Amino acid sequence: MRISVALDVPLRQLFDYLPKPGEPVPKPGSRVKVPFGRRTLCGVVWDTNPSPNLAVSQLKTVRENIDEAPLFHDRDRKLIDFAARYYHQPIGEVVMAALPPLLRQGGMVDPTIERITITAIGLDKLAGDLTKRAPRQQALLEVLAAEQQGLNAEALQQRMPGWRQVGKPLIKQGAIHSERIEKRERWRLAAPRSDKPHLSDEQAKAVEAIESFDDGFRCWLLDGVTGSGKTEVFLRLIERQIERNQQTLLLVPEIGLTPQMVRRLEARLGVRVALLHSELSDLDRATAWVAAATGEALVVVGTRSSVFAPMANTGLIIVDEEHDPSLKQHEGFRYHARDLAIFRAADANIPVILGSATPSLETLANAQDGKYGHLRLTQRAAGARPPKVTVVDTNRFNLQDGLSQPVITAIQSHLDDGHQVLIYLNRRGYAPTLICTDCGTIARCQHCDANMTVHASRGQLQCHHCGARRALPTACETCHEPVRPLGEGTERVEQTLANLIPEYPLARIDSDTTSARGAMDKALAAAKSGESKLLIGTQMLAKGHHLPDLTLVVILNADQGFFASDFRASERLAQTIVQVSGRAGRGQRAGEVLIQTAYPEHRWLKTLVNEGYHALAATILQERQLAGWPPYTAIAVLHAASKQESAAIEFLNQAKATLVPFGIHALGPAPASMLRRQGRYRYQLLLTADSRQSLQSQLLRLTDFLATHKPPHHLRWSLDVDPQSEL
DNA sequence: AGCACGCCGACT
DNA sequence: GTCGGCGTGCTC
Repeated sequence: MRISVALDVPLRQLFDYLPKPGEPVPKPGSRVKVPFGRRTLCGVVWDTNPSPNLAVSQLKTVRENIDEAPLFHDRDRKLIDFAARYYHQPIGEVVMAALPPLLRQGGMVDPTIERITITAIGLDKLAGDLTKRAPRQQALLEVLAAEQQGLNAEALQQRMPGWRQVGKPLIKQGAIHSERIEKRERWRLAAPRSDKPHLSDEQAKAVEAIESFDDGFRCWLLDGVTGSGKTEVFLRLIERQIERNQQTLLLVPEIGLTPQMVRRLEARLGVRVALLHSELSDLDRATAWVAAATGEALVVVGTRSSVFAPMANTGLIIVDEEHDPSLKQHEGFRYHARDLAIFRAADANIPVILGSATPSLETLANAQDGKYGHLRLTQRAAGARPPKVTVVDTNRFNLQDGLSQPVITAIQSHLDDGHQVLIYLNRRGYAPTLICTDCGTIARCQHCDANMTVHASRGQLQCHHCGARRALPTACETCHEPVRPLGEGTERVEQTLANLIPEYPLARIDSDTTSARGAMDKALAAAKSGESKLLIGTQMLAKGHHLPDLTLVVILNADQGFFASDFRASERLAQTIVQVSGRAGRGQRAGEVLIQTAYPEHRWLKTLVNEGYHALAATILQERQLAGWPPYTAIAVLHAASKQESAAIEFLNQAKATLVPFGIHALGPAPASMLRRQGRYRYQLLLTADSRQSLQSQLLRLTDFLATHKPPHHLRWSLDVDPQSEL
């Protein structure tokens, strides 16, 4: 008898062990501690009785069985196996990505809780009045006497810090009693809200279509303009799952998950939501994860990695904002949560719903082919009108720190009318460049092929690609003449507007102002309450937040997106513009959107503004078909980075040579869009195939080759299947 | 990835 | 004389 164990090492294989004698053989999906080289690792049993590839004498023995019951069900392991195979990632690394951090190193979620109660002896003692001799004991007994069920140690600690000192003699005397009892989380709350909003015809049709489809797996695209009430459709479907006692998995983008949103869900659904995202404490995350696995939590809401959360009894999967780039991990294990969610739903034979106002072109193509059910919500909720979009040509106006006069006038007027204004600028810091007024030298990063960004408030130059920082120079480093910041970031726009329109409270929301825990929620709360009138922000402000007083959205330098070499640039730009615009006028008053650009005639922009997202999407899809890009081809990128430029190129050439050019095309090695980053030269090989199958078979050749012909240690390589950026 | 082993340069 | 630089090899 032997077992195969998945370990957190970058090796594409399982490791076989002999089970611990005298103990039951651990089941697949449960954790064990095993000797590995000179260390002891925590791993997950993946298989029992694998076909032997080593002699028994070469096997080591399991040190310790951790879990009695498996953490992963068979279906969960199937998903992980699929992900490891599809993305060509070592199985152990995929397993670890699926586990919450607390459980990775062998930790446990304690299912018990310490409960303190007062005994009959204690009550007698209390009656005897200890106020003079032992006032602290008296106080403790009084607190406990007031609680019929006793108190949890944690709650007691809050009421009476340091109670343990006082309690010790009382426990000895038998006056109070401490015991560990089974923790019983309340996953069902009070009755759900009954005052549900009335469904529009389109919403009702969408709910009806999904509910009446009774054939198990089906992928649905819920394609609804901002404010059309996609969330209400989700809520109705989740309610139905709760009635059936089945679980729902809801995947959301990183930034859309706010405590307010969770509270709203809980109040409406009458169940506690198991939350899974990285800002949570390790214990909270692991507790929610276990509640999902056992089936106690009927609604599981989480970011990307929760697509792996084991669930006992899933009835529905929803991917909200399915176009959002944060659903694809672009470092280490590069998986796409939306695509894995679809695999998962197919395997469990349940529906999966992809929601977006700006569906990804992959999803749109699938919907058009009839592979997905396509449900459209074209009307905004009662009363709300689509925003009026105007393009402001910066060539026709003098700019004041990047702001044109029409933009400034519009901001002033909307604020004077008592509304809120959002300025979107996807560039943090004060200015993207620092230039010498005399010789024109631009401050560069020493480790990357990139300019340093000016951060005026911190008096620093920062590289946004490797994190390098240095003090803001007062003079040019080469000719000692004065330097000046060139271009605008959020910090500069904030400063300019604070001077120009000082009478309204202003808030800048970007990763510099919201890095502290909870700062983001605070800023959002101030925005939602209407306390902040003028909001300046990056990406994070563009997503899903409902700001009822907001009537004007200004998009500064949309131009950035026009010149990226990436074939997804047009799609991304359109999604961003539409998503940001969607923040305007979600209340009763019609919204206004100003797009400030030096290229008002750009065809992407014209199509988007005049004909809308779906028209632009259709033309981009045609171009993709002609050019042989996804979704009409399957692509993967092999990245290589090394301090020695030639090593990276040489490595990719070797990799290229192992491929059989049959149904697949290799382009490169080509320098990455930023050749040097963090001191390493980066090259890439682009693989384009006419089908996923031919791509996969070649990738298998590639990884087999790399496993046997190990590249030099200093060379870092990675494989990105279905890459979303950096092409 | 760790963690060892191993073979060459400046130091208490 | 040794401490430690990081190249290379192995992990059931």
